[in-house]
Amino acid sequence: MAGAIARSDDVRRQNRKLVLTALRRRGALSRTDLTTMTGLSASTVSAIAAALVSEGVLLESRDGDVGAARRGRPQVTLTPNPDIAKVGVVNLSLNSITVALVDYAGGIIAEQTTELQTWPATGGELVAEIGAMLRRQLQSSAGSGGKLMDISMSVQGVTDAAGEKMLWAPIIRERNIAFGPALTDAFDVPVSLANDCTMLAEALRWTDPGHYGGDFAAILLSYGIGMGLYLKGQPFSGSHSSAAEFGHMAHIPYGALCRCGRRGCIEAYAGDYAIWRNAMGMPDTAAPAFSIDATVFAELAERAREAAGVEREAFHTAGRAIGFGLNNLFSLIDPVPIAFVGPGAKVFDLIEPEIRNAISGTAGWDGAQELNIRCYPEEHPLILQGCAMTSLLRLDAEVFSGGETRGLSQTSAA
Amino acid sequence: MAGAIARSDDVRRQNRKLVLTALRRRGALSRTDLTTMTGLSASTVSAIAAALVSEGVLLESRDGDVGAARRGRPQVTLTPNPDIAKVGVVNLSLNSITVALVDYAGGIIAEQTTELQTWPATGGELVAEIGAMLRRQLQSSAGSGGKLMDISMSVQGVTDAAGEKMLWAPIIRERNIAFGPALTDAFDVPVSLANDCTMLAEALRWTDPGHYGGDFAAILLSYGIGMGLYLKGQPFSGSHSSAAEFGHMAHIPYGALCRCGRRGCIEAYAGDYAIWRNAMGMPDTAAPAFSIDATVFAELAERAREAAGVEREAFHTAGRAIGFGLNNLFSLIDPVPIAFVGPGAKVFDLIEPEIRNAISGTAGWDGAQELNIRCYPEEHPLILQGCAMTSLLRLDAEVFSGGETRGLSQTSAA
DNA sequence: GCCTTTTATTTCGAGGCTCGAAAAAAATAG
DNA sequence: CTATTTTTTTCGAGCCTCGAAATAAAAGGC
Repeated sequence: MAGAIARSDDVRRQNRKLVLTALRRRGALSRTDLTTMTGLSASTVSAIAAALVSEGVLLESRDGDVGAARRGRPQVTLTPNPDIAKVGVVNLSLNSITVALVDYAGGIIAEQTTELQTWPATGGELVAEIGAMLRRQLQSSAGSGGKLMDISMSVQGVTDAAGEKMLWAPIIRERNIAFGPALTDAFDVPVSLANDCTMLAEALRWTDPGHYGGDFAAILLSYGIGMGLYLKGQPFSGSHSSAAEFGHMAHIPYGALCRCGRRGCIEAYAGDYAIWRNAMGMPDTAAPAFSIDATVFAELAERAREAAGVEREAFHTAGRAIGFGLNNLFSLIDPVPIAFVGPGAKVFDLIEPEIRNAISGTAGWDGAQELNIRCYPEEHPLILQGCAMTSLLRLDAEVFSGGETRGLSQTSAA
Repeated sequence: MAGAIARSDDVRRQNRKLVLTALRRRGALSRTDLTTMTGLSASTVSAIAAALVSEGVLLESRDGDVGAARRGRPQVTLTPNPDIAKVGVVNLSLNSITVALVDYAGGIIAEQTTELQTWPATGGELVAEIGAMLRRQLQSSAGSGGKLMDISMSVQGVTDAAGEKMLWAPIIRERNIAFGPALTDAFDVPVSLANDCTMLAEALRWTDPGHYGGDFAAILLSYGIGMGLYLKGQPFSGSHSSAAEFGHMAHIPYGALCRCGRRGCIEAYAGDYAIWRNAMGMPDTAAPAFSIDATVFAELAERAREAAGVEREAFHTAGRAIGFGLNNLFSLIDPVPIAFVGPGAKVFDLIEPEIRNAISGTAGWDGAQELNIRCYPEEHPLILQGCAMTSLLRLDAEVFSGGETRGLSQTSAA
């Protein structure tokens, strides 16, 4: 019975959201630009803009472009008011926590990374550290700008579908850590917790909407193998968890030992520890190494590039696993553009041939599809950007589209 | 950047849709029932109902329940007017075409099945036959009821995402048959073409919304292995094709020969031809048999049940392939309820142990998930019902609600 | 310097929609 | 025949958006 009843309010909300979304994408637009971009009438844009300006969500800047002195009344440029709100951004990766503060216009106010051992840490310790970092940033920027209004946190692990708990992560011993509620308690703002690959995908979609506008997958080849999936422009998540566990699809039944404890997962062939294990000539049932040093991994790649041998073979094995995984993925959701992100993207040349080999013959039923892959070696900036966009878009869509300043009842918050 | 702008119209459309949907689910409701079910105010329901009655979409029946002579003004029951429209239903399976005519209230006006050789048939011949069958049914029911307003057709094969063309099917040599446009030309109504498994899923969702309301998969174990997938209450399809080709996920890299020409697909182990091939002791690279007789297949099952041997082993192999496929599926979309439909559901006892075996250890990250499978041996009634519901719901949502719904639905694209 | 042209934005009334309150309708109970 | 109960409709208020007209603010032309 999926059906929300529609009121006059909803119309206004939807159209305000339209205006705010257009403005966020372009940064600065006049009312006239907004009418053409949104399709709304000039009068409606005028009314909405007036309300948003009076609420302090948008700023008017009268000067406009200096060079373009055209005839007629000059346009007034509207921009998001950076000082109306701040959002917090948190990323938890292997042995590091990054926290940043971003203003409503998307400007970075503060950013800091702390190194610590994540595996033995408890959820409480991590929350405390994150809280301390964020509080420090808030204090040193206390004079300027608005209140903290939203937090987005990403973790290298599996989260629940509600965006509250981290169910499991390869980087921490403890399970079921409720980061969301804990941070909400501490800062009294909405918190959304997500898998880092989802944030990766969000960032890519934001930076290149033309290419990543509809269906696509961002695959993080790093300490583990994760995936962020967008379908029809919406982030995909399962009914219980963040799902999209590309790395733990079965490649070879009863095959190599994976860090998750099962056998034959793609990650058990294509994860950094798996490549290392194979390159060392160890049996594929050997216990996965906890962490592979970046320089060690780079040396492996160098030797693989120089001459044929176990190293090259290990990368080929990885490519084959990924290729078959993509094959399976494409069987289910059709071929989509793929973004490889992280350290694995730096060795794409070594794995690409076997990926293509494994995937040839899939090609979709209309035959016209071809493999579409792009590589992005640096994952951390993208993850942070994805978190920031998640929070900002949430503010746009759910807070500033809702007309808080009016005194009407706010009972219908579902 | 598909920003849907919202107008006052869209509110009305959304709420009319709400009323029609509630009515279709329950068959007959008073205005009072509708206010409680939809959450709309009594005045709004009154206005919408009055409009729908005056348009002839709904019928008022004053009598009501005979036994329940309660105090107060009696409720007037509203029902869909069967005579406001008819929809056509077409199913194309191996060597058979079924065509039916359904009225707006869901009553079956006519139904007919024609046997013919599908493999050598051309698209043109099939369209001609379907057209003739449907035209005959329309003529013999010409006196009563409304015009034909929509057609839903399902095929045992891959369709495009737009619901117009059949890209490929194992039952027909010809490819890229544009059934949709052809039938639209012939009958001048919208036609939606879909994979039969999608229709299966639609029917299941309709008959048991409690169990199949959110995410679930209907898997057809028959001449091939197909899947219809619902995610968050919406039918899933890929960007180009109907996708969800469960049967053609890779089970064993470079493994058994599949009818699709590739190797190692799940279907190449679990399709009826694969089970037969294994039970006969043939090499798994032997060319797939075109069709397996139902009685032959039943005998195989009987022998497998009686004693251990190649037959039983063949079913176990099938179960293992399906189990690993589900495992992969669940890695991507979380564990969901599964419905097995068709002949394979009759031998579920033979394949179940290996399915459970292959899947154990998946269990989701919160550990609480368990395998949830139901079986439905007869696929054809479900497929027809799914087609009928597809057309009727389309009429409800897009025609009798007053045109295309634009904004306001929960899906926001950017 | 003043009037015209051009472009941007606001104002105003019309029309649509939902909602709450009150009225009307249609039955039973006494 | 009147009171009570329940269902449904009517009516006015409040929000929206939209189109047309009015207003605002610049450059151009003479």
